[in-house]
Amino acid sequence: MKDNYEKSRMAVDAVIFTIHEGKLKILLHEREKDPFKGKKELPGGLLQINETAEQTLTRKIKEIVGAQEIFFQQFYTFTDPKRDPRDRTVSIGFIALINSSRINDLSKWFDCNNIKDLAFDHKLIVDKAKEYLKSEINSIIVKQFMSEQFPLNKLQEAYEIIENVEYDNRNFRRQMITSGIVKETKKLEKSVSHRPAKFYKFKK
Amino acid sequence: MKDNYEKSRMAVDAVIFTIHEGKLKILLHEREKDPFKGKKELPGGLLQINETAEQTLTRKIKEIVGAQEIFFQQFYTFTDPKRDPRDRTVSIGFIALINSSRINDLSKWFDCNNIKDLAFDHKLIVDKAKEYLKSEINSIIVKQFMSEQFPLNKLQEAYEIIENVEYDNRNFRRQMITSGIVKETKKLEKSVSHRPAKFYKFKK
DNA sequence: GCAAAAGTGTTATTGGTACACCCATGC
DNA sequence: GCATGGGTGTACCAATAACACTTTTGC
Repeated sequence: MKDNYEKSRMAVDAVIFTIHEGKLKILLHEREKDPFKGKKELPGGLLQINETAEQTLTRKIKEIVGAQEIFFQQFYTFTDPKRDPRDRTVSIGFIALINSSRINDLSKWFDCNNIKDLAFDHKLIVDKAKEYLKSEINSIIVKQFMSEQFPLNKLQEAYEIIENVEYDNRNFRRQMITSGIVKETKKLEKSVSHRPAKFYKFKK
Repeated sequence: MKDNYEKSRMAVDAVIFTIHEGKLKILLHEREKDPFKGKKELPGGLLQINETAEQTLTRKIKEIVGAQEIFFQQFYTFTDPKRDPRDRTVSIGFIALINSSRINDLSKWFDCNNIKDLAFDHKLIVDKAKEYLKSEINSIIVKQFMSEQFPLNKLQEAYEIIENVEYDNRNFRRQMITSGIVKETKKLEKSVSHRPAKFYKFKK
């Protein structure tokens, strides 16, 4: 019996997270063509000949945020045959993480807890990505959102935003320091109208 | 500029684990055709028209182990354009878990720590699957390898085999019971030439 | 001196780890 | 009675959780 299969277009879709203004935000573009013209969609694109999914994503990220290296990771592959109304397209979902200071135009970044009405199945992809990010959180992930040096309270804020919980400030600081994730530097915050924070950095 | 993409064949490959004779084993088939004729390979197959990857895998598992429902989960999608020498084939890697009592012929199941020289990139897929299984271990996963009712020492053995560690028997038992994962039954092992074990089962 | 955010210690509880012997059964 | 694997308790240490006030700065 002959297999009844067809070839498929292969795409990557990236849920690119950043932390800005106390919110976890993601990059969305507005579609200029049908289907779903005018609706927002995730950045992504088709795999070219001789590219792995990771290479496609690296190429796309260069187009979007410049030649910077950014952290990314597969989290799920979406295979519903009807997910693209034009032609069957399998999409490999990635999360990517970027520090907001490396973003020029923040106007296309949206609070990921207030997303609706996206093109294709992109709302589903965003929901799975949020869930994945939260479940996988660790210091390597949070590090992507932090500057080289940062006050401990900013680090706490990052954890709280991603996990949507609140931590006790004293316990949080003690844990970060005694577990050896961070170490303090000699630098202090400047020109703030309150007690200046000490800067910390991640240990290697 | 026109995109330089091509469509791709889409496949699933399943690393189906079971525990048997104190070892974590996986199912491998011998290839009857080139490429890689005579080498062992993972069970899997191409996505048919109108099938999701999960539906393809459900269909394949029926062919392999009968009409039983078994637990499975995506863990990584392999996109190297050269991974199949015939034609580009993207493969969605799944782990699947089955109790060895549901397997008729155990002769095609091999110790997953003693695997070499598989077809395609299947060794890589197996290695990633093992790593994933170990990192994701929890009671739902271990449950798939256990009978409805089981002695606690068998449960401990399952954890030890998957994680490749040893646990203290007293601490392990206390933890399983006090954390509410299992509850004891009234049943005892029969016809063993040592003290009979009490059977436990998973709480819901 | 007031507003704003940074920074700091102690206590109680919980969870984890280490450790060695007796028990029930079949033969 | 011996071989086999099943089953049990305690003490210590580490990690976590709860909790409120003082410090430093700019204006």
